[in-house]
Amino acid sequence: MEIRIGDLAKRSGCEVVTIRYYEKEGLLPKPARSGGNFRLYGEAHIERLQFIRHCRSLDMTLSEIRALLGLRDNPMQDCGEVNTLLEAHIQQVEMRVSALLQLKRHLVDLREKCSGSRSVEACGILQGLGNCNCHGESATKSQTSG
Amino acid sequence: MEIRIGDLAKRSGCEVVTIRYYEKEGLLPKPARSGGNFRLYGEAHIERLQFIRHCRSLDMTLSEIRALLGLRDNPMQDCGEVNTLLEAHIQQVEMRVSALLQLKRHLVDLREKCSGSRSVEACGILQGLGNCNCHGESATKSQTSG
DNA sequence: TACAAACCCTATAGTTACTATAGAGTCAAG
DNA sequence: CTTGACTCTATAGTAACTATAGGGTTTGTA
Ligand SMILES: [Zn+2]
Ligand SMILES: [Zn+2]
Ligand SMILES: [Zn+2]
Ligand SMILES: [Zn+2]
Repeated sequence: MEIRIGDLAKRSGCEVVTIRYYEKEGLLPKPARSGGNFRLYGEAHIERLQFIRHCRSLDMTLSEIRALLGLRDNPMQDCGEVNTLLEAHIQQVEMRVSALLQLKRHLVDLREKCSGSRSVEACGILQGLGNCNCHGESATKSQTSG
Repeated sequence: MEIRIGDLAKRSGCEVVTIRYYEKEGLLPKPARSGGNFRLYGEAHIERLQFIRHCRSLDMTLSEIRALLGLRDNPMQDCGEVNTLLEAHIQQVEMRVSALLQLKRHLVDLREKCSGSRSVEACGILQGLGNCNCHGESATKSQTSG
């Protein structure tokens, strides 16, 4: 049961380059190699990669995932840290949602300001973007993910 | 009325390096220089930077902002594009919110799965992260911003 | 006038999680 | 034996900054 990187990619819905990237980042262990130097993966890799992708689909960062994998790798430990990590992640998501909702209210307000005046100079939207002093340092803090 | 970069930073709630970065990116025009080669800013710069920061606080990308500034810079144009741009941005935000809410439901489900079993091996959270095949390619697409 | 603190300058590398590219080797089918 | 699909490594690019190194300028004060 040894598959090549392309098959692993198909099974996990993950690009080939991304798999190599995870290896370089230490999330996936280095696999065996064929005579021609191709990577050869087994069951354990498949499962681990699915775990990683699942976590990514939940918008966890690689470092959060690294931490979870680390816990998973010594199964005798107490699982309290898993809970802590998950809880923290949920809170981040909640904060991000509420920031975005506030931001959306603001955008919708702004949209109302263009009464179809039709010249950029008179456009209430651009004026609104210049005038309003609603914000101290409130840019949404978001992560990159793909 | 010429101020230095540090004062501009204070007025706009924006870091000095970020101002220099905006200049390099062509969002802020190159300012005059003092004898000692310090940047000297005037009213127009202050207003323009506030505009930029306001847009950033609404999570617009620099390229969206560049487009808005471009429109603002020829005031005789029709403002239809401003509306289009804003509308598109609002939709992005909405999509991001609904993706995050779905993701949060998933995370909360997961949280329930740890019945306090206390050993990582038996933890329902980690198992849930391994088993579940809820997702094809559903990672939240988000932007970076600060 | 001398010195230090606070400010400013440029250039370069690092961040996150990838994506894209170049240039080359491997393998199976025809 | 050649074509095509696949794989390899190494490097650069993405977005919007942040951090660092190594210097110059201004300001206050002793
Ligand atoms: Zn308008
Ligand atoms: Zn505002
Ligand atoms: Zn548990
Ligand atoms: Zn799932």
